[in-house]
Amino acid sequence: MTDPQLSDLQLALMRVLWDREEATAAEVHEQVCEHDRALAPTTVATLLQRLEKRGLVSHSLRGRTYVYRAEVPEHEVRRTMLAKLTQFFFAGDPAALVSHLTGGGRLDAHELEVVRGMIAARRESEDEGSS
Amino acid sequence: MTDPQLSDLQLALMRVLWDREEATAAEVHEQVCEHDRALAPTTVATLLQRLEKRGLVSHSLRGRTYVYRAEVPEHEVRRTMLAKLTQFFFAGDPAALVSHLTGGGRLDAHELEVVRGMIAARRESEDEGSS
DNA sequence: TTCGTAGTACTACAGTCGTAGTACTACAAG
DNA sequence: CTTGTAGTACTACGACTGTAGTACTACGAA
Repeated sequence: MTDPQLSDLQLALMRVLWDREEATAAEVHEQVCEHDRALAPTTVATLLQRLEKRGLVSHSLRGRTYVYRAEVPEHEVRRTMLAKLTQFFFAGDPAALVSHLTGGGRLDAHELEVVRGMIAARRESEDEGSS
Repeated sequence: MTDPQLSDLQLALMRVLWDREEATAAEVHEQVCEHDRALAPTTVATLLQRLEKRGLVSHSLRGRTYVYRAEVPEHEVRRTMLAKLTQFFFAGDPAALVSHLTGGGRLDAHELEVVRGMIAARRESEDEGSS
C-alpha cells in the first residue's frame, strides 16, 4: 500500500536518502546529477516535495534548509517490488526466480559457489533452530 | 531500450498476450477484468492502441476484428526488469539477490532443496561443457 | 435496402511525471 | 537599513496514464 509504483527517477532520489539517512535538497540534487542525469535544482526540490506529499519522505528544518529523510525503509520497498516481480513473472514462486538467475549465465561459477555457500549456511542454522 | 517502464496495468495486458499468443481486444478485456480490475471494454482497447503505438504489441485483422499479439517477448521484459531491480537494489550482483531470497524465510526448506538441486545440475552441465 | 449490433477510432479529462522558471523570504554582510 | 544570496514555494506545461463516452463503420438479418 505504501508504494503504488515508484518511477526510476523517484527511486533515484530515494536511493540518495537511503544511502545517507538524511540529506538536504541540494545534496540530493548533487548526488542525482552526479550519478544519474542532469537536473535543475528546482526540479529535484519539486520531486522531493511530491514524494513528501505521498508520505515517502519527510523533512525537518536545519536553519531554513530542508533536511529530508526517507519515511519508507529501503528493505520494505525492495521486498514489495521483488514480491510483485516474482508474483508477475514467476507465478509467485521465488525458487523459479532463482532458477532464472542460475540459468542463462547470469551467475558465473564463482557466484554459484557463493550461493551454494549461502544455502548451506542457511540449512545449518535451520537445523540448529529446529532440533 | 524496448521498455522504458511498463505500468502494472500495461503489464497485465501484456500478460494476457504472452499467455495466449494472440487475443482480440474483447478477450484481453475479459481476462483482465476477471483477473485484475474491472475496466470498460473501450478502456482496454485504448490501452492496446497505446501499446501498439509504442511498438510493444501489434495487430492483424480477422474479419474486422483486431487480433493483438505481443511484439516483445516476455523473457526479454522479464530479464530487463529483473536486471534493473538487481542493479538498483543489489548493486548489480545477482548473488546478493539470491541471498535476499534465501534469507528472511522467503524460501522454505523444500524450496531451498529445489534451488540446491538446480545449482548442482547447473554445475554438472558446466563441468561437461568445459572439460 | 435498411437496421441492429459488434467492434474500432476519435475525443476527452483528471491525475501524475519530468522539467524548470519565477517569485518570495530570510539570513549575512556592509 | 539595504542588498546580495541561498533556498523554498508557487506556477506552468507537455507527455503519459487510467478511464471511458461517443461517433463511425461494416457485416448479418429481415
